[in-house]
Amino acid sequence: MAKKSMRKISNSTIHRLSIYYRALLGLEREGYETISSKELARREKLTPAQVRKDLSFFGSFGTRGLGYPVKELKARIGEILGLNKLWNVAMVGVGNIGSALVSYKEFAKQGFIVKLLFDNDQRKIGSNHKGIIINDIASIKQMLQEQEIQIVIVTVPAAAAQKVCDEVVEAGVKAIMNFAPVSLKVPDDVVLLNENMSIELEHLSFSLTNRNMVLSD
Amino acid sequence: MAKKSMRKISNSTIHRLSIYYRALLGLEREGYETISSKELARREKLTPAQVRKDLSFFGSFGTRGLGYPVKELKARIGEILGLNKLWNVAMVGVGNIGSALVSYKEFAKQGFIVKLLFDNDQRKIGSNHKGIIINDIASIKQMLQEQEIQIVIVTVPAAAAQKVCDEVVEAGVKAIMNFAPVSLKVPDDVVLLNENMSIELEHLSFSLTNRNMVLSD
DNA sequence: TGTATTTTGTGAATCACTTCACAAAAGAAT
DNA sequence: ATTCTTTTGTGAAGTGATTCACAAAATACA
Repeated sequence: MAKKSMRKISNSTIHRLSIYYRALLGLEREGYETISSKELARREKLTPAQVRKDLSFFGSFGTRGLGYPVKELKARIGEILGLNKLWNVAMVGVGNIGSALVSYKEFAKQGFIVKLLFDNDQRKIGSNHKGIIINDIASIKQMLQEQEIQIVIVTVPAAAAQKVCDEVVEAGVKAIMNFAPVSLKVPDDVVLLNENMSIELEHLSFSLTNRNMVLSD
Repeated sequence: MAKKSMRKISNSTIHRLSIYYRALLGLEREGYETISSKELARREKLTPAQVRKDLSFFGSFGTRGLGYPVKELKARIGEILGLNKLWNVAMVGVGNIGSALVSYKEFAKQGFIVKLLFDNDQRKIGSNHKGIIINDIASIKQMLQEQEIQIVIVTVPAAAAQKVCDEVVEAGVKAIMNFAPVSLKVPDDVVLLNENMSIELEHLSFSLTNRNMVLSD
């Protein structure tokens, strides 16, 4: 799978690949056969050079004078992002957010299949939530392994998050998405992604509070 | 409010301010009076130099040889982030995610008050959702203005998002948090924050798919 | 009081990311 | 066929963010 000389790919580039992927889905629907870096950049408010640099990391699929073939490019980016695979996902904590994510249609569309739910609330355990039984968190390690879960989404309260995280890591899971507002410690070989909505809102709050400053020197 | 020579503050710095703020809340609870950049960095997996650089943008509140006073620093960062104010928030789209966010306790704690809900589903309009009446999206412009809403959270389907966004902008709102998986166009003076969970999950998917490559040259 | 230790605050150096700019390749037009 | 136009792919330049490294300031302790 390795490509050419292989420099480090930045997180921003990976993030933009997802953006390109979505744009290409739209372009395909609109009937485009090819798309230039210029037009793709315009639509996503980026620069053409950046689009080309990003794509060039993974080889050269463009045609000079014409642009990129929409279908092929979409397929290739999907492959790079691992969207051609199915991923087994478990969710720990079936509260407001966890519950909402279970029914989030976009996830299933991209190949993220929620296979297991866990909670520690005796009233929830055993009950059926949108077709999935809620399991006792006590059995998490065994079940994650049995069902070959690759990604775990943590939506438990902050105080419980590190303990859950440790158990998940112990079960051998290598990718965790954390919604708890606390910074978790994981070994180097585990990918941890923090999704903290308060932090994002605080960014808005900062921007509104400091609309004047922000620049100059 | 302007501070000293005032260089540009990067988004990463603002993001880390939120992280420091949370860490300081914890430190205060644990009874710390002061904290060094070294220890703060260790806890949040950053470097001491970065902590000091970030904080130095806003003045110097540390004491050499001792560190930063926890209480004061927390208060100061809160002020910088605008957390001492209350923000009026409206939410458009009361589906799975919108509904979950309404009851997300963290928001209220940080001073984000959900004042209005909107939807276009006749079955939902007029009903009471967790103590808040759901309004017809048709009346959005007027109501946003009447209630002096400063922040709008958009959780409608992708296809409807740009239209909603335009109306919100027209109502004079300057901060939008978008959960729809589509890139919205807003004027320069409006802060737009995209919170796209599929993109985040795709990042995990990428990492799992490409654990080997990632570096060297 | 003096010396050793800690830790800040910050220019300078380094590293990372983005944009520029242009040769090369392909298509379109005449 | 030849010329003109478009657009890629990519080194080089430029910009921005992080880390280094050290003087200065404060404490701790003898």
